[in-house]
Amino acid sequence: MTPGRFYITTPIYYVNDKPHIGHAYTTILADCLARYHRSAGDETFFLTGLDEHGQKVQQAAQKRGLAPLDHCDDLAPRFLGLWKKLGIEFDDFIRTTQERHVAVVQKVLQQVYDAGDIYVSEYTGWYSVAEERFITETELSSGQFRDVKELKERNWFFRMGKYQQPLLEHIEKNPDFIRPVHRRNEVLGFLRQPLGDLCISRPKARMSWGIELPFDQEYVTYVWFDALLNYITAPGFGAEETRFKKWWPASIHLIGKDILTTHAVYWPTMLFAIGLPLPQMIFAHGWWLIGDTKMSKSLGNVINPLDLIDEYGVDAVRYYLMREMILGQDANFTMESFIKRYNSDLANDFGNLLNRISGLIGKNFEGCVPSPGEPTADEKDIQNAANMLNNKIHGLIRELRLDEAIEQVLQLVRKVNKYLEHKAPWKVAKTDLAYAGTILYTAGEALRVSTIHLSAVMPQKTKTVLEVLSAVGSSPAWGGLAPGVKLKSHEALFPRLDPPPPSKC
RNA sequence: CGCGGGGUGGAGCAGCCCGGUAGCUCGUCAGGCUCAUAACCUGAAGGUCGUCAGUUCAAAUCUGGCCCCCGCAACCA
Repeated sequence: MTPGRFYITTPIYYVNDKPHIGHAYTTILADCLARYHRSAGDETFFLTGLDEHGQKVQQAAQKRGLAPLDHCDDLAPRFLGLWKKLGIEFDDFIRTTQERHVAVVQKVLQQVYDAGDIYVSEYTGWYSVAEERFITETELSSGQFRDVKELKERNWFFRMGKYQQPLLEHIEKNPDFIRPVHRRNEVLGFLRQPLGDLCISRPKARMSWGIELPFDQEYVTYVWFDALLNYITAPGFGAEETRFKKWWPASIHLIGKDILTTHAVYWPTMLFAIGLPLPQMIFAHGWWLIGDTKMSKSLGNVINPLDLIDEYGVDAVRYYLMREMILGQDANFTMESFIKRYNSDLANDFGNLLNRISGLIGKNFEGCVPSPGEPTADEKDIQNAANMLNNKIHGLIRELRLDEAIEQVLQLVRKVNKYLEHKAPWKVAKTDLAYAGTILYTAGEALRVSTIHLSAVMPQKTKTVLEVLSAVGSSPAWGGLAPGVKLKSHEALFPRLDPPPPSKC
């Protein structure tokens, strides 16, 4: 990753999907990473947006009796509203129907066409008259489609196969290009077989809601040369060269594992054809499964995690999603695990630590942060742990190990709880108030450092803690807590939740 | 033999590359403390690390076979 500069993207989401947990997860993850990099001093550009062209949008609009663009204008605020609710701080929100994007798509198509990498040919496939679309071999064999016939259609193709070898070499030379490793291997396996060319057009007669090919007015371009190009439109390709050069190539394309091939094969070959450098990393995360199949059947309902925001707050939801998804694997969402995680990590460990410290300082020091005296081995131990955390987190964030980064912070939080238990400042205060002050300063400072490290994941609650400590905007380096400041009063940070009702059998 | 990933105490994961007392979180049981959100702390029970064989003084960790689970398998038109 280029030092000092961080450009992260999410996929652009298809507008006839209602926003769901998958969209939310990817976007929150990108938001957390962007926040970490911003606070580490990197210049950061975080892009997300919407994919608004294509047949399904056209059909959805038709159903509602709307023009396609009106349909999109109507749905876009749903996504924006959700992002606001989730505390997403993106730098740009792109919609593929925007003027700037249409201009880039046509410019690129013309350029690649002029270079000879786009040609006309015939596509042969199974066409379902009832569905008004071509279907796959798999769909065909499912037998669920009526009126299927073999059809030939004139279309435009991109010479993707031409770039197979360069792509293969690039992946082999750059171990971090596709991650996690098993996804990289998957793509390498895929590329060991011959790579064909890519159909990139649709005749307007059949599908008109798209960007017109600059060299054939009877056709619009289809998906790849539209949606994927958003990643270069937003930083200013073809329009603001200085800005574009500053940001491209992207540091990370964050994607779900379902769109690995399009991002790890189609997109890089397109970039080869355009003559642009490839993104530095494509990271494919796993999926959220909503409950165990058997369980949800017996429970008879499926919980939408987004409903939890209203009930438990955005920070708890962000925390859960980031902590519970183990890197590169699928994760299972259950109410039980949500409440468990909330209670043990947020209420018992983190929130309760704040209460202990502020309570003790309130009782023994009239609510003012005491000055630390000479540290003993125990204080130094806490301080070292806090300082080591800085480096650990830094490394883990580079690896996108957000779940592990969070766990490391919680290890410190637990360590501080242990420390308090062993030192018992409530006892020490009766005989040695100065040392009790040292203990409480140490604990409070460790809490402050922990809070700073959690602030990318939980922007709201951590801000509350930092306000209590009068340490908003302080650095993660040890010593940011100012002796003498009066602690602000506060409510329980994460009130403990009742355990979930026992599952029915 | 299509390619790839994985099988570690009740649950979820780490360790495996660089062999040598099996670690973490949750749960369970017992105790402690009482500053705190019935929280926190300590201790205990529970695993022959899928299976068989091999290499080695020594294997969860290296090698090979087998069983099971999961991803991917090109124009998703």
